[in-house]
Amino acid sequence: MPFILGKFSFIFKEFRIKIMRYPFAEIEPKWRKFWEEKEIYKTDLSKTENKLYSLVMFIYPSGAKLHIGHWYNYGPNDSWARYKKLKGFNVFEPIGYDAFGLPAENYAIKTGIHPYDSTIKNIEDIRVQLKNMGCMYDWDAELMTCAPEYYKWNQWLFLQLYKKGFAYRKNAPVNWCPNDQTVLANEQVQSDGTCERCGTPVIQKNLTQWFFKITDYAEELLEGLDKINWPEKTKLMQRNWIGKSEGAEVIFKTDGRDKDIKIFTTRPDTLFGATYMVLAPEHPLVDKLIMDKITRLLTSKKISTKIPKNKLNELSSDKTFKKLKKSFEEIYIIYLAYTYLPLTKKRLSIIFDLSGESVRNYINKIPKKLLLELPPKPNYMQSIRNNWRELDDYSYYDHLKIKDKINGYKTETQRKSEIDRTSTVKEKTGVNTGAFAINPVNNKKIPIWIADYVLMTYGTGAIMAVPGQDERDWEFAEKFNLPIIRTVQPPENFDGKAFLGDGPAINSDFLNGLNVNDAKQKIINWLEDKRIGKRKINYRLRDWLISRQRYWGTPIPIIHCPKCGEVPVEEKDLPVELPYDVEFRPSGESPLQSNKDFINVKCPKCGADAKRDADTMDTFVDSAWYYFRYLNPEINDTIFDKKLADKWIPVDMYVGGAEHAVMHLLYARFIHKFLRDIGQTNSDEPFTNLIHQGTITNQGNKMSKSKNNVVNPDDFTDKYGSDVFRLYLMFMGPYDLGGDWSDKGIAGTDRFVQRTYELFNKFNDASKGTNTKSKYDLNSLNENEKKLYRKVNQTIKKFGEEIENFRFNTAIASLMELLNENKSLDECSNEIRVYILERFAVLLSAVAPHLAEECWQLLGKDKSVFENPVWYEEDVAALIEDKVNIAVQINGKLRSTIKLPVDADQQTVKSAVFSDEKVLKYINGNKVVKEIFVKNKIYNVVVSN
RNA sequence: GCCGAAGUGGCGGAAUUGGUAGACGCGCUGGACUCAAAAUCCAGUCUGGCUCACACCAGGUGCCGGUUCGAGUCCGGCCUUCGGUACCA
Repeated sequence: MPFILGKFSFIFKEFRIKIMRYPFAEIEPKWRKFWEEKEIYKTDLSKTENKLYSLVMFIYPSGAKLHIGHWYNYGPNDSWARYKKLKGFNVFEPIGYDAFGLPAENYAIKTGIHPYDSTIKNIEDIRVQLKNMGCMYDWDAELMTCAPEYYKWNQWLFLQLYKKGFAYRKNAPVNWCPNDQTVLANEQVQSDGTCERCGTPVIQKNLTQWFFKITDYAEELLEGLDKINWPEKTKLMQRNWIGKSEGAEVIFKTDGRDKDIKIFTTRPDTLFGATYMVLAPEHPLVDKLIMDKITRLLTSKKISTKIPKNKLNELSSDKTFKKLKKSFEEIYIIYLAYTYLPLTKKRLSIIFDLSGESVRNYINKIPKKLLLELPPKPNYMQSIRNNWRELDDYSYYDHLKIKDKINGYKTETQRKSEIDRTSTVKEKTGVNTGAFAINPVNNKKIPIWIADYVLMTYGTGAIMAVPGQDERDWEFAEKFNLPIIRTVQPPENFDGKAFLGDGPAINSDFLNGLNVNDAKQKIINWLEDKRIGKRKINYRLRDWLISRQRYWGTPIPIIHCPKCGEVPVEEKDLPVELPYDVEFRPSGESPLQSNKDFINVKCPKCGADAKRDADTMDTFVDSAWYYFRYLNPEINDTIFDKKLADKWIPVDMYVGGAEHAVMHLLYARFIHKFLRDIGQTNSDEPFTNLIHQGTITNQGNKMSKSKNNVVNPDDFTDKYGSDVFRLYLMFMGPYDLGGDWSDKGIAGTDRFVQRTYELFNKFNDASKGTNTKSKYDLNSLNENEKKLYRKVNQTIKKFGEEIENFRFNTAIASLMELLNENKSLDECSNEIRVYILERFAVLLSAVAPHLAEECWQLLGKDKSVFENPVWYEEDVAALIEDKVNIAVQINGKLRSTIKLPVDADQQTVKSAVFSDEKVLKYINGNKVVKEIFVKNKIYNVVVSN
């Protein structure tokens, strides 16, 4: 067993023990084997008293093995969990693999190795690494998301969402990566507009996509944050992401038309300052407003007034008219213009936007019989003729120009990525539509513009612009010479542009003098009275886009039938298995399209030839509920074991990277609440406590395979063993701060381990036949014993508090201090020595489990630490020292320290202070003005001359 | 731009409610052991001044100012770095 290094000349009996290094390569596997054989980490889930579910974010096997970041996540968290186990908790600590996703597929595209094969192989390698870490994982609970037994339940979940209307399809502009040939979520597009995974610039593309309706839970997701113990930073990020804002919806009438424009504003109090309106370029009203302008010039009077109301309704609802996709009014004008006016077909087609279709064809589709019943009256025709002349002179061309301009601007906007479009540094752009709206508070006409700074995806896609109180509007108004009216009085010294602060309302009629909040309330009530507006809450949160045009994911359990439309796969037919044979190289369409056996199915409803949905789900669906599944990954007739879940969920401690602060952690909360609402779970939130480990960088850069700067943990575990490596990672600094990787200090933790091992070797079998008491009377101990007895008890207290709060660096420092003091163990009785060593070993077992088990055994214990977890509570009496150092200050400056019995009263301290030479030097000749005494801490004398 | 976090020796980092700044570790310097090296052990290590030395004195926690007997910690104003976010009406 002794392990001899170096040359033969070192083989001396005495020397042997002294230089024997800690043989981690023998001892670590020995204990891992022991733990596994004794099934120490198999959690008895039926025992729920003192239950503790300790979870780490499962592994995303991205083609690479474990890196330092994984170790930094998992090692310290396991130490916390071990500490809890020692304290008597029934700890459940599972691990698994988030095995679907892009990296495996990208790897396949590059190498030709099938994602399934590479993932399975990779998991096998990772499992070996994980086992070598020596965490308390319950391997019976291991799961991987790419197994049909798992993703079947993603599909089940999808169907439940679908049934409730929470899964739906819509056509939406999405981020498209031309390189990966896939849709990206907003969160996957980096700030410079490139793809998170490959760095290619992202473009916009319209596709029909599946969404989960997370927005229905917006309010609850927001409120729930108050009930969970998460880092404030993370909660704030979620709050911002949800982006609740309170305000009002206000209806603006358009000038001379029936079209109303609905806007959302958080500042209804500034309505009097609305000097123009802006619509998002994609706003459906944009086209109508331009058309209206032209048709209005064609006919100065409303045609509808010429036609009896009942007739108009009848005609408008006629099927043939509906097919023509224009209003009856417009059709009638086209008909009249074509029939009675000398207009060329081309002109008409431009005016009425009949792209590609000749006007004659169009006219032919109009059921003349109906129209002929409504012959235009002569004077009406005259009015059209007059207007047409006017139109022909100038306006017609102007408006065609505007229409071109607007259409040009619209295409330009579509081409821009979301990032370009919303970049705040960019100068404002926009086009005047020539149409006007009426400000409802003062009936003033205000121009309607379109501009890309207004987004169709937020609010109503239209705003009232109040340049006086909004920076963006101010900037826009300045550029396009639009009027600016202040409606809040800025303070006198205000020299900025838009004023966003509070102040009395001005230029606002009945609101004048009110502060912002009061004005808001008053105007909202006014709007509600007049039925032209109402109180409204808006959220920034958008629905969760879950479809991916990718292979390596969960197939969406929907069949598209030409007759029945979308048909959900029946639950009994789940899982829809992901076929092995596909062409996963990018082709622009979903790879699953290439497997005809998969794609072609019979419609479950009518039996007709139908096609499966070829998209797969976002992997965030997999990770949104996996913590339920761990409790019983084998269960096959339900998504998870509800009985166990009701007792074990919520997760007590969840540890993972801050990069998941919004997406994963918000989606998981959403799915949890949904599962609750369909009766699957009884809790509101998935994770009670959350902690983020910091990021370990390499020379200031994030470690990544592409940068080729990944530090391999195996290099260190091979050289020092996994305990030393774990200790070092924990000792580096505050856990949530992370830091730049450097192996400079690892020698320090290695030395600590060596010296600890040496110490226990020196007192081999010390506990055999020795029984220690749980407490000793300090007076019965000699000076040296007393010192160590105090130290060990103080360490127990300190160490516990630090580990409890994930402050591993200071916890380990306290153990190092204890070890340093233990140099004088020789001068203790064996009983006290054992008392100290057994406590030291137990503390150590949380942070260096292999080593501690070995030390515990060396001490002569029969059962291993984790076989029979113990925790020694500190002896409170030993925490207090006999004597304390009291700092003596003169005018707040330290001048001396004096050692006095603990809790000495002011009189005692004072007399000591005033007999201290160093102090007297400063006091002599000066007047003592004041004396401040803090028990056991300081004595401060304030003097003046 | 906005939101958040952090700036402490040569380095990683410690410092209860404001109460002896620099715990613990690395590195470095000197010494012991050794033929020598490695390993290990012992001592020292914030900066400057003065001293043979012990001691002592002055300064010191990103910068400027304030509150206080006393500020790394609290307040006001900046600077830098790192995260998050990107016109959300």
